[in-house]
Amino acid sequence: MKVDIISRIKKVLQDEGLRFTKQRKAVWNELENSNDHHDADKIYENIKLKKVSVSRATVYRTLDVLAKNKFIRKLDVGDGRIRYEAKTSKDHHDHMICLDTGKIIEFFDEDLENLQDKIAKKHGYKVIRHTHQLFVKPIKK
Amino acid sequence: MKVDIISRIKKVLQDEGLRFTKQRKAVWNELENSNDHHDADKIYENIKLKKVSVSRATVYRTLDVLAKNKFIRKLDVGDGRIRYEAKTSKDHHDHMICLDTGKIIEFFDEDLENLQDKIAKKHGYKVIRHTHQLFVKPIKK
DNA sequence: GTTGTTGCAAATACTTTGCAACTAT
DNA sequence: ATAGTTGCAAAGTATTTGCAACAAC
Repeated sequence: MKVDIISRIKKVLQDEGLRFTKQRKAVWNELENSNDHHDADKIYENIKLKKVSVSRATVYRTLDVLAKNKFIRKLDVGDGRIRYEAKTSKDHHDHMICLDTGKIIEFFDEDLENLQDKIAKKHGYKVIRHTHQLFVKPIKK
Repeated sequence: MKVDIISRIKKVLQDEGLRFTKQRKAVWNELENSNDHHDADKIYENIKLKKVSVSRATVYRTLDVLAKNKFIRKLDVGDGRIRYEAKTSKDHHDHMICLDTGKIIEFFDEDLENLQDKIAKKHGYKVIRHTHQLFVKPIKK
């Protein structure tokens, strides 16, 4: 399966006249092989650790290319650093951020999605995209 | 009513050993008298226009003081600039941002709030706060 | 007079960009 | 050869901070 998505990316980029260089592949790998939501700098550091040559500029540019082509998703938690996540099979979801640990939990709720559409419609709009983040704390036993 | 909230602010700040200076009052006025959601720079510019002396530093510091004391709310739309809104009588609400015009519409939905709590609970968490933004487009007739 | 506040300019943090060297096709 | 890509360093943007002068109590 991993091979598949890599070739899909390669193809999509090539169709746009773009190349899937080792730097771009490295950025993608960081995102694909991690369940965490890293920021650009973390991704940069991780690639460096693997002795692949990159610059921050390239990381940012690559994240942009991947996001524009919908292979990754940006996550703005509101603390100044944008996190990224690979879009693999699992599709749309929102995030719950634990205020104690910083852990990011993904969730999806059909009713919630429908309710949003309903609310927007009531105001004469349709929802194009949304961000929904719950800042939470564990329920103590 | 306006007098009331101003004295409340004054009191709360004084209880903390802080002062409600003309700069701070000016910042508050900008927020209170506007239904729009301005960013720090806009607020700074508007105060300047009224020939009150301020600096950006003071605006930022004041916004911080007011936010910490819950008189205003920060709004992170994800475009790099943080917007602010006064908390007047109308309490919690979320935002709908029109992608065509940039207009920010406030909304509140009880069911939505409950649903969020339910979802968090299912994961063993309780919601402390949340951000929920719908990026929308008008339904064309 | 003590403590908080202001404004300036410099610093910060994250991200973007210009450009010359480089690389894939 | 041509067109895309990289890395560097510089620039950009929004915000924060150190500090000396100033204002409020």
